Amino acid sequence: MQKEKDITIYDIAEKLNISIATVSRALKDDPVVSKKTKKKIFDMAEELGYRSNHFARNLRIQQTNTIGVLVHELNSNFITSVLAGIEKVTTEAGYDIIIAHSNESSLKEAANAKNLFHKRVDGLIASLSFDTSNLEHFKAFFDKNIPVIFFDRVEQDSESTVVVIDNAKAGYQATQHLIEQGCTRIAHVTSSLKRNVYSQRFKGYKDALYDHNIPFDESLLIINDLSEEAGIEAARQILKMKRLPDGVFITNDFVAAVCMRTLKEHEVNIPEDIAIVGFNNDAIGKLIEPALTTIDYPGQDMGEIVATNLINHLKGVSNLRQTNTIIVRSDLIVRKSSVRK
Amino acid sequence: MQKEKDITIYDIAEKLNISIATVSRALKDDPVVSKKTKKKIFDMAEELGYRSNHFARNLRIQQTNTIGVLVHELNSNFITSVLAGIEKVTTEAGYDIIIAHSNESSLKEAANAKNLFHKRVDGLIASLSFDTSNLEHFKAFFDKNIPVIFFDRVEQDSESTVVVIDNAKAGYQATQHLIEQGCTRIAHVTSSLKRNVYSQRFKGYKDALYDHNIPFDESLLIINDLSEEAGIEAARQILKMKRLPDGVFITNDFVAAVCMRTLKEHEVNIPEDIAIVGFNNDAIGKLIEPALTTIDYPGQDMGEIVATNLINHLKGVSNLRQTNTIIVRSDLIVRKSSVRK
DNA sequence: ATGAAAGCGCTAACAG
DNA sequence: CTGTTAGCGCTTTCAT
Repeated sequence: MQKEKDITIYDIAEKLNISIATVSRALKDDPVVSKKTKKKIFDMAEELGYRSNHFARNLRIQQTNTIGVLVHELNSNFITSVLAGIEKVTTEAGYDIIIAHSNESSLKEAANAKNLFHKRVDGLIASLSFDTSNLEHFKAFFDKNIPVIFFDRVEQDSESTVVVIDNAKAGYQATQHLIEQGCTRIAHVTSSLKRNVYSQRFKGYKDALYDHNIPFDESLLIINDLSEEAGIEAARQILKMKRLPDGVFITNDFVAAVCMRTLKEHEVNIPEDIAIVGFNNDAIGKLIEPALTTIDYPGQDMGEIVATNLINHLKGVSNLRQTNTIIVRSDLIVRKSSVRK
Repeated sequence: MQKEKDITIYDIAEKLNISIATVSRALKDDPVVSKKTKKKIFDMAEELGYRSNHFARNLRIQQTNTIGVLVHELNSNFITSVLAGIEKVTTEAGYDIIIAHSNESSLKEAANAKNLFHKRVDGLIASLSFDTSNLEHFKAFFDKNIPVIFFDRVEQDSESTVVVIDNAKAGYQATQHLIEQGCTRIAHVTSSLKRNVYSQRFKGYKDALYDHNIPFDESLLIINDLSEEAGIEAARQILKMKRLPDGVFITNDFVAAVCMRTLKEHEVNIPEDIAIVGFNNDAIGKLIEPALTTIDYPGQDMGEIVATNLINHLKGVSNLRQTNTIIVRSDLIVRKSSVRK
């Protein structure tokens, strides 16, 4: 267990008989140091296996060049694309990122936020967990003026900058598409309406119905979480309805896939009996049968936009307080699960 | 952008007219400090909004209480379960973790390793990326005696401790199962045989064939990466064979799902014409049709085992150099894609 | 172009 | 039970 002693700039300075100040300068390529001594120093650092001490450095300069990323889950296409976008931008800008995931628990989210706060990230990017209902646990960041940007899963009426898609519009499109396919009795399977994404999609659903003179029927609204069980349960509830719906708009591809499977097990033909539209454009949608119509979310773009905005703010190029909401485009992707004409 | 000045133990000490040493002790709940002063200190810390400075602390005590986790991807059931297992154990033991993913690029893996090294993690847990062919980029860890444990994707002949399933056995089981279903011409779709998991599964495949007197036919071996394109291409190659195989063992569920879809599009009946076995037990396997027979990997257990071993080593309870290879159980899960009897 | 020295916030002897 | 003090390794002002 005993580790070898670490090499410091003192060791390099001593070996070369120069001051630590010069070594420090040379190591960050300060033009004030002569080419010759710089080379000597680099060579010696290499030879000795020197690694700079982040802690000493951060302690001294009081910033970490690190951005925290707080997400509610890890295993979805969408989130990994967002992460890829964030990484692309942060890497180019010379920032490190620390990824923490809350596994859809607001408790864990709070713990992670605290942890990232203590790790002194320069800024935070977050997508709220399923059951987070307030921003209390980000207060420390706000108080210390550490910038926080939320994406996708956000708190609607907060003061913070948020990057989202137009969920209401997407919900409207999805529903309208079903109506255009001849559906008149459209169920809606979704999650907690306290969470912006779901409430907005629900709004879009209702608006589309209204605009096409279809009365909203509360008994067609099914709310649950995003588990496999939820998909099965949704199918059961649909099957129990006195009159079967002829279309279902489900706000999550995985739940849609599970629900579809269960419906099919009960001899329901898709899309003939029931047309289905999902949400997210997960890989799964192209593999199940029939392939799932869904809403595509540009994860990578969203990640890049979020990161770019945060970094610009950090660098003082722009100010986040000016831009409050950034809306990213989203598209309906039509596949077989909903096409009846 | 200007942040408020941070509160330090000096501020607390000054306000309370006591020494910083006492404050420091109280803050880590040292029993030597009287209850009364402790309370005063906690209250004042709270009031002032004190947060301890990790950097100063780490700089001083020369360890971070942080474990680095380096994985090749994020969006698979398997990896997220492993992560859950690791988190469970590390949280209980009071360690932080930093997750970095290499996105199947050995270049990125090397960069991440370097970064974690500079962040001075106390130990490292890693699963190698697809094209990593040596452990050169972990040398810094080995040299400094920082423990590294590999899981799943490992380098076979390294000196390091590894936690794996018995891939050869699993490959044998999968193949044997196909043989038992009456298959006699079994194709094998897999990835780079340089990577332990694939070479071992391939070995199991060949051994099973041999034991059942089926000669190994090189033309039935298809090697590619793990992309969607790879699945489609595999199906194309299969369809082009002069004599169609009657069974396929594919070492990845996603690729298997894509391959199956393509085969079905070409009027191949599964499992009647071709029986299929995948690997990993991803969620997708239960949603496609027919449901996919696969090998289940206990991700969570694996994560817990890896983390427990690393932490025990770190605490000096055990020594990693003694345990070289830990094998975790895996099981064949039979579903419709392979059942012909 | 280089060096001396102060100090970032914290912990841990050591001394009382 | 509490205080004094010496660093941990680095950056940066101020001299030279």
